[in-house]
Amino acid sequence: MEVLGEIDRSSPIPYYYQLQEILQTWIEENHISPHTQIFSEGELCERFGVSRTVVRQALLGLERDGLIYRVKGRGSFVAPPKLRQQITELTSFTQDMQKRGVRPGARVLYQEMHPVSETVAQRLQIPPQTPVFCLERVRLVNDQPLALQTAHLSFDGCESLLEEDFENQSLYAILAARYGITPFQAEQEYEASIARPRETKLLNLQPGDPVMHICRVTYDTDRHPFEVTQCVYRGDKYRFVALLRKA
Amino acid sequence: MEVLGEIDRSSPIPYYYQLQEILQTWIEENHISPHTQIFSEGELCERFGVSRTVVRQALLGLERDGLIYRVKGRGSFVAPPKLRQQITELTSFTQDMQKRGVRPGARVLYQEMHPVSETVAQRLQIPPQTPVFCLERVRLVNDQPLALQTAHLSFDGCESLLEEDFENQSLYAILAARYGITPFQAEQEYEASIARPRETKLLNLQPGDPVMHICRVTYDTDRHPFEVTQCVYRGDKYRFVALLRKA
DNA sequence: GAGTGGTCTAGACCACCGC
DNA sequence: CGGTGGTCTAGACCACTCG
Repeated sequence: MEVLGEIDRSSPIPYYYQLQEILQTWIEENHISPHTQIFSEGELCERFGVSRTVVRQALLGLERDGLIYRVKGRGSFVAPPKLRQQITELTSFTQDMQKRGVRPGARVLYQEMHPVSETVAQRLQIPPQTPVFCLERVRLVNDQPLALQTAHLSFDGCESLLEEDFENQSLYAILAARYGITPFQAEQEYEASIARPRETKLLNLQPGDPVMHICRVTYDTDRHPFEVTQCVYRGDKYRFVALLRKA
Repeated sequence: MEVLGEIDRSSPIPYYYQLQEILQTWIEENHISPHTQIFSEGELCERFGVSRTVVRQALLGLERDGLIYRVKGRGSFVAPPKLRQQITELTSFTQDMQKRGVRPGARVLYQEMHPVSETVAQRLQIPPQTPVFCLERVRLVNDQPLALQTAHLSFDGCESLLEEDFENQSLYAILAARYGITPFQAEQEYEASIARPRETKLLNLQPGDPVMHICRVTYDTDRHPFEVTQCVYRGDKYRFVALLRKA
């Protein structure tokens, strides 16, 4: 229970991050019970031969991830597992579904450049009518339709996305590999609604069935928006989980 | 533009927090343009006569709140305003509505102790059939019904909630003032659905109208769940906004 | 090369908690 | 009272970006 490994002083990975991972695997592999007190900052300094700054940075990371919580004057404690999972994290449809343990897929309906609408242009912070890359797909899980997804992308050289295959590849994976674009954060709006005729057909729904509308604006690491996505999910098969924290 | 105020060395408020607020009001009051570079860490150390630890802690706070972003080797920059607002923050219905600029209200339908159901008991981590305080309200904005809200509360002495007036007072305000209970974080699940007969009546809806179902489990500062709330919002009048971040 | 933020050290004092 | 986490100092070296 006490053997935890060591910090590799020759590694390019920062000490605090190595320590964070050591503690995370220690908590998870030993199934330490919720509300159990873990090592104090002082103990960790001594045990790993690092300064308190490093230890505190590691513990802050674990706290941010919901793995531990800290109480002034008492100590640090293992958080209940419910609070660990499902942190509101920026993911692609593909990653989201893989995390839920199902097999994602896609059927492309439309893949063209076209002039951007007023509302989307505003969200992308570009002039109206600018040509943007537009991709409409039916998203599948285990070969059943789950959502209708329309993405609008705007960045230098986005025309070359016309050549890509989006039935078998993740959009975000292509953006990262070929264009060096990494999504950093996103705003997402959720609204309950009723399926429109076209959606009932594409998603195998009945008229009047509920759907969840989701509109996302995605920003890169320089905080410039590069993507606006509009999604319609089947209401009976999709549930969104958020973790809210006190300010 | 350069006058920013000073850190009060005799105040009990930490330096880093004073500095964070000084910088925040400076950015907001001067309407500094997005992507403008702000002072470097070194400049701030000198200007305010504090160590770099304090400056970095203040800047980390501003970054967490979405007010600035930092790029290694380049500097710290003002973030675009869109990303500042609407951080996914744990709020009560009352606070939520006040932030949206409307007047919240409530009409109490049911306010009793009753044995807890199986599913709610599990979320509250208590034995089934335990008596819990149960409060059902129609929530109003500007005197129009917006949501049907059912709260289940479980903690020592929760029976005395029977005496409280929940038409004119916020539940969370009462919990904080009388019981020293502060919500710390919450899990929330969102699902699109169709109004049931009882809901159409209470919320002035037509059969078949869309609604948003929300189930919340709220945890206190010791990470123990004390409240489960089930909500049904009118789909046409409610939209949920989330901010997602890269892991 | 000069300036930036990222990491790290080795100390210090404090408020808070439980005993 | 001793132990805990919260705050703070005054340094240091590094990798990165830009001119």
